Amino acid sequence: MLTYSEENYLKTIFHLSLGQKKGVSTNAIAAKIETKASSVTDMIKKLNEKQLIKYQKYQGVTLTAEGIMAAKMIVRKHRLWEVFLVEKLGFNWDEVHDVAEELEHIKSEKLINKLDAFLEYPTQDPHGDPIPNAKGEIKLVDKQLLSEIDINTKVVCVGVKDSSSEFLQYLDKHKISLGTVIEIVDIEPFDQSYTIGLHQHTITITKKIASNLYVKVISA
Amino acid sequence: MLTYSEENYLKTIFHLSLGQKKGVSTNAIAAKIETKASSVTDMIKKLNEKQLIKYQKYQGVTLTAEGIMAAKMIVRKHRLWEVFLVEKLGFNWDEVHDVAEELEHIKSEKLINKLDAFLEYPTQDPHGDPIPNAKGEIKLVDKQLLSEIDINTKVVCVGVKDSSSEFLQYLDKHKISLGTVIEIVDIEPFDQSYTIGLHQHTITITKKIASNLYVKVISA
DNA sequence: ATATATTTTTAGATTTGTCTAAAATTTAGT
DNA sequence: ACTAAATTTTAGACAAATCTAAAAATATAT
Repeated sequence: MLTYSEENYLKTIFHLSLGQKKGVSTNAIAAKIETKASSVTDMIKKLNEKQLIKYQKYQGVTLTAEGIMAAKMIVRKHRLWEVFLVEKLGFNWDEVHDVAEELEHIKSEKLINKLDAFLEYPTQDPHGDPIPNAKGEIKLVDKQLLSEIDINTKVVCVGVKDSSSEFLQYLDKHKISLGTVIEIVDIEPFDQSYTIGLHQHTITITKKIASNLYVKVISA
Repeated sequence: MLTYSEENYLKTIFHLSLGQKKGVSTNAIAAKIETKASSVTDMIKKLNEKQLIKYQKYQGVTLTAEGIMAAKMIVRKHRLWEVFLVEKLGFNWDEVHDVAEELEHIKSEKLINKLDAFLEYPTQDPHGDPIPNAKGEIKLVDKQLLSEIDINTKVVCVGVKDSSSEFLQYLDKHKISLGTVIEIVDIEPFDQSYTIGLHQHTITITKKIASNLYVKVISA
């Protein structure tokens, strides 16, 4: 049985290892969990003992198969609860993260599988992130960052890279949500700001915004 | 902010104090929480510091107004989650207690009030126990133990005193649930066993069973 | 290549909640 | 009322998870 804290470390290592091939560094984990590197080293030793990660001093960590599955189950729970909060309880997509951080630690396989059925087996959470199924399988969706798309292309918004409430509220303010069709009207060479066409209006967004929006091309 | 453990103590003291006028004893708390009396004393000191209970050495504890409200909010959460598990996720009433014990500690007032609305403001949980509203008000329902009812009376089952899965499964086996009409056909003087009429059949139950079923009289 | 900077680990301390064993207090029996 | 029994508290220890400060290892820069 994993503790609350062990689960958080596994989840964090899982997320960090997606972006890279090498082991995840102590400092990277510490930054994400907002704790000290020395605390991370302590926990790394525990997870290593439990065979959930592979660890060599000073060389970072990687998850074992067992560790990956445990991490996926936590991610599964987190994202299913997010769907529940938005779809059933009427939370906005910028309000669900912190509550889901708590709910993801509830220990009951039956609960999570019944919740999954109740929600009709969603494959994505409210931010467009994939939900692992009960076997840990993740259905990857074809998506690109808006910042990688050429001018005069029509795309649909399918996810966000940054799911902080600040960014999500920015999107709300500009009426951008999952499913919103976006047309890239212009890209300013000087600062790479994007002028994009939405339903009724046209707005200009910074490179930073474009680098945090996942889209799928509809037509060139 | 209360810890998980502090919340469990408050809830336990709340439940134990309902049955009596005097302060709740250390041993009673220890028995319910399944811990040692010395651990209880330690926690009592913390809760006293936080002004959630009134405490005098060797004299047991009583909750302060603030402590009562905190306890009621935990009970509220526990029972609302139980309703959710049964009504929405299809759990049986004997399966929900342990999961609700975890869910009751999720910290979000918004969550619990939205859950309350989603469930359409239930006033009772799956075992017939009252659910405190957002203000902490509890709607007491008129009920008696089946063991207190006279012969030749028709009653309806409205709750259970013991909500252990063993007892609930016994009731399931005999097709007794909330709303079941029960007619007291006979009471054996020797062992106070009850012969009761249900929908189609008649069964005999022990005094112990009758002492754990809450009913409401329909007619004499 | 070597000095410097950064990262990581170790050592030792702290907090929370628990425990055992012993001491203090209260309760109950005669 | 006095003694025995039960309850409650205290004292000291421990495990989990964290921290600070210092030491060790690795990475970087010229």
